[in-house]
Amino acid sequence: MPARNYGEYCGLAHALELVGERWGMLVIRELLTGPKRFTDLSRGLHRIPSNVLSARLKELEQHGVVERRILPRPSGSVVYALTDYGRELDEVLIKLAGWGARSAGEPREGDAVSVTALVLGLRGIFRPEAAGDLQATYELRIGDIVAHARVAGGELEVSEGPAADPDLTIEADTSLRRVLTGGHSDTIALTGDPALFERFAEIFRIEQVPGTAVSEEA
Amino acid sequence: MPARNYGEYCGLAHALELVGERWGMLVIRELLTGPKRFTDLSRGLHRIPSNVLSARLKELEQHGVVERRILPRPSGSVVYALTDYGRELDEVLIKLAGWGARSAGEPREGDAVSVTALVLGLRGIFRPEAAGDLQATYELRIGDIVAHARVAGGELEVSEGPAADPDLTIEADTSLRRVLTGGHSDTIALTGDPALFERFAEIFRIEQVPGTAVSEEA
DNA sequence: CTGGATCCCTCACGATACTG
DNA sequence: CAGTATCGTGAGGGATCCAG
Repeated sequence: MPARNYGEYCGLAHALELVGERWGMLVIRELLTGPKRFTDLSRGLHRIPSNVLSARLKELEQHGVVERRILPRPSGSVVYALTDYGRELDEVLIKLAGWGARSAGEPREGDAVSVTALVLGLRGIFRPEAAGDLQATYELRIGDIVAHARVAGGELEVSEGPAADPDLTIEADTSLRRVLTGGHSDTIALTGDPALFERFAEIFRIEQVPGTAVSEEA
Repeated sequence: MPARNYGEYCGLAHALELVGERWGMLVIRELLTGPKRFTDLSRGLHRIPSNVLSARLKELEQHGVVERRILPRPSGSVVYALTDYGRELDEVLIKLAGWGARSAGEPREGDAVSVTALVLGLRGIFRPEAAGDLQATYELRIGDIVAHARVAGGELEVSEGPAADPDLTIEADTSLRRVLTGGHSDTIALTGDPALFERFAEIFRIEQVPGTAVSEEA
């Protein structure tokens, strides 16, 4: 029982039938950083009902985007992973995340921020032309989530978890975004070479879309 | 009243709140080729209920993705157009369309194919590395829809409608896709330089994803 | 004829509870 | 831990109707 169908012979329509259902792309976002168990996915997408997660995983599996794997003994537990085909969505989701970040504004009451959101976000707003030949490793800590980014040769690599040997550790809350849009924050703690923070703010600068700052009601 | 919200502070989640509702991205697909009237949109997305189209347009407008314009006298009619911000989705939708095309298979009974779907599809599966320094203009006719593609300097430009001076006109049905995946069709009529068709099939080659040919039931 | 608004029905989603 | 079962609600689907 595949997704409802748009009645169009169109690559985009077909793509949306595969991954365009509600929560679909967010499940894929979680899996972009590696295989995850059902419970991990539940935690990463803390508002997703378990039956919806279950349904999405089944559909995505049927559509060849996600694979269900059973880990070798003794754990024997189940993990979900992207297929090669599913992993090809990486670039699309990064660009979409970058696009969305430009109009996101401040977090709303009760918004959660997950590691994978942070990882995808950084990749989405990365500006290679601003990185130049900088070579540095950043560790980011927002609340209790941790990720690290290595910039080198105009390329970026971001992963979950702490860095082995960071040049700069940035401990912040979501007001970090304000800095990236050209604003200011004084709740950010730096450990390491503080000069690297200015580079960070250039490399991950967000061009806020006008008129989309916070509220959306007319 | 914005779209339902995911409760996550994440660029991707926010993007999906803006354009991720059902039909949302397809409406944007229609507008990528220029401003359209309500009725044109209805025709391009022939299965969309008018109330849903109406709702999407309102939301997209509220979110700063689409603009509602009233044409100057004497027509005085209403058109919808992408904002600058909305137009930035171009690249994302092209990539997503290309991704979807790889697993699309043959059209189902009753599937429509619209001009904008063809335009986006061609752009999505374009392979610059296969174009080399070829310089050529193709005109495509599938059923009663017409588009043209100009390839030059490794770049591609596709538009609706006939070409002014095509080097090759390809008149086909949806079996054209079979050729692009390495198969064969004998319902394609060529007018112009037939040698250019081989180049066409390379430049727009589709790497079919295994196991996704036609059916999806296990 | 365009540009929608309205009504009703159905099913996907969302919340919660429960099981192997 | 890894999901399934149940059930209420509201968004989507389809048809029709109405104003400019």
